[in-house]
Amino acid sequence: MSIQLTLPDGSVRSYEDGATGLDVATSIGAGLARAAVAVTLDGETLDLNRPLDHDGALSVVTENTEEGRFVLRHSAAHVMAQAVLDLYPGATYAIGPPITDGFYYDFDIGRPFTPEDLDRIEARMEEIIEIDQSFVRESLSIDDALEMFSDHPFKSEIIRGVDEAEGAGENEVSIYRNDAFVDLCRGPHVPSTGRLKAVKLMRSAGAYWRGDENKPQLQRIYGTAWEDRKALRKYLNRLEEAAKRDHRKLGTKLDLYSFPSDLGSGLAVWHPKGGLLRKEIEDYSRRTHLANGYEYVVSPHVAKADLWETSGHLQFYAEGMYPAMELDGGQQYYVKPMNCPFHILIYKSRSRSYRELPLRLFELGTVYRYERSGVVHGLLRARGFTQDDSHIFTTFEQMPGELQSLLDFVLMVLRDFGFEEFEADLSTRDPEKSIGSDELWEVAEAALAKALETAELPYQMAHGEGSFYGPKIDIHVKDAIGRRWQLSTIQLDFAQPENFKLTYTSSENVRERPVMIHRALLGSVERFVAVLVEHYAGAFPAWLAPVQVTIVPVADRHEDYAFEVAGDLKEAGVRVEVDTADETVGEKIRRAITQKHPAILVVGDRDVEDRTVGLRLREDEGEQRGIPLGEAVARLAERSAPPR
RNA sequence: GCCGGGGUAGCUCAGUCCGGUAGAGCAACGCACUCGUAAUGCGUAGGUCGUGGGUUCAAAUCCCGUCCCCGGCUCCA
Repeated sequence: MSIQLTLPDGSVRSYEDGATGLDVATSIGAGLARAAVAVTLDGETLDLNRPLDHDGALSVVTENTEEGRFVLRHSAAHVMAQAVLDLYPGATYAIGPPITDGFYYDFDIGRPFTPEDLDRIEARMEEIIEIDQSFVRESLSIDDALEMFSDHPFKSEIIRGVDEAEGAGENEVSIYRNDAFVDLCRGPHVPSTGRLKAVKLMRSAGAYWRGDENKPQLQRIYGTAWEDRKALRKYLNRLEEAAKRDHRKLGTKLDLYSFPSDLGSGLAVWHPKGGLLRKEIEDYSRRTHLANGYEYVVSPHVAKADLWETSGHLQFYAEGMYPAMELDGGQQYYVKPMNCPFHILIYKSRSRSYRELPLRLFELGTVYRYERSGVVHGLLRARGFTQDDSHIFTTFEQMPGELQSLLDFVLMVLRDFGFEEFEADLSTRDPEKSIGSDELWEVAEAALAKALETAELPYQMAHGEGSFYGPKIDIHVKDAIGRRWQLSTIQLDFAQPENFKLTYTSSENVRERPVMIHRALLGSVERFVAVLVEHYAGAFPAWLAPVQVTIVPVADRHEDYAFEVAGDLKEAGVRVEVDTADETVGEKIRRAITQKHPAILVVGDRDVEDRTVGLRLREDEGEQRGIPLGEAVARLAERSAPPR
């Protein structure tokens, strides 16, 4: 008997029935066999030593692919659990999956792990890897499995819950054994522990069993595993690079903003340079909205409880709101967590005609949300923030076209700020936490999907992640080092027009209900600044840089000319600083570079005499001398102008 | 909110375990130097050790409360 395997290049090879993935890899090449960690047969991933028992499409999974690293990391998680159970008798273990960039395993040892524990565990793991134990797969009946894991309540729960991702099926479960250690697992694994060449434990943290805060809290250890030491080092460097870009650190270093503890958690103050950056972004936002058919409105920060009652926020969003203020003999007021009810009131301020629609009301609206104390994170997750918020009121018929042009607008804006890659999530109804009929939700979800497909924006479904009033699209950007950030959001809403009984008069002189679209393009100005800081590592494009040009006079006697140059630049609309500190030229250059200023002008004797400047641009290595003043001003003004 | 780790000068950090009235570098300020592309030299000043309470002859250090930050969980623009 033989089996026919189709390889990725289309060739068909014949093998003995029962040949393993390793046999196949070896027959193709020794190098491939060394790099192989698993195979996929008709899409199912299998261990290398698993006998192949049917014809199909086979590909070899190598350790330097994401899929291969998942196998390495899964095996590393087993070795970690093995080490923990060796070192801490009585420990029980829960689940330990591979994740992006690493793996974790959750344990209960009755106390938290200390850094010293992690060192010991890592050392023990090295020993297990050193002796190169084989991973052996077995199948067990449910009863045998329950017997085997009788001391491990979390494992028993997985088996009873038929959690297939963890290897528990309805009739049998699969386990992996290396030496005396056994874990419930679907696999696949590397053939033996010696294949783990670059493993490192990162940190420990508390984590709830099954991610449910009402369930016991376990101790999670995060680790990472790579195909070789070099890949591991590269990953650690990437983490270091990300830490250097941290917007909280750079915010201090570049003097943009701070989070005084006297203010309270999640609240920032903007220093002059950060204020300027913000203003540039806000000005851009207002300009482009006005140029794209939006109307600029303003609303207050607090409103009576009635308004939030009508909008449904008090019913569905109360835990995210600051508590009520009571005044005027019992009247309750709430600080706004969202801008929509205000824009609705503007809509309702008079009767509306179909001729006015779509009506696009835009506001840079500052909202306050009570975020749980453990979740605030710099500007990325604050308790007060300003949304570039708009509510579009359209007829049902206009909605698809409006969504389409809206997506184009979003992408234009994000590209203007230097983002190139986008992905979207389409979030659908959570039946537990939502209002409106099934039919409306279905129509709304379909309209959003259609818009995404037409715009050719890749998207994923996020089932049950919609807002309480409608489904939504969230748009993520990729930054300069490959991280994904959520910025824009587009939310459809059939519920609020109903709640507030919004109408317009149709061409047939009939009262119709409009559809509402909530949308924010930058998301919030705060979050957007944070993402920009991390994307550019503080070196903003010239149009956003708080200081666009630094002028360095070589000696005191050049200061008059330096200020004259600065005057010309200011007149041309350039933000400029003259560094008159009593320091050497080298030191002033260093300061300007450390502060990420996009351009430096140096002026000395020859420049004063010839009316020229020395120019050094951030993106260039050396400097250019003797550039005529007029030419330099024109060039710098052009570089410093916003995209539109 | 939960688990763990923290809060010492404007910034980055040492000192805390084993209580005995605070220390460095950078920044700031002063003086000298007047300099052509990533740190000139010397000097000066700066801290109720997050905050409130307790223990003690004595608290940055030990105990309790509280605020704030960090890493996760959960959640989210």
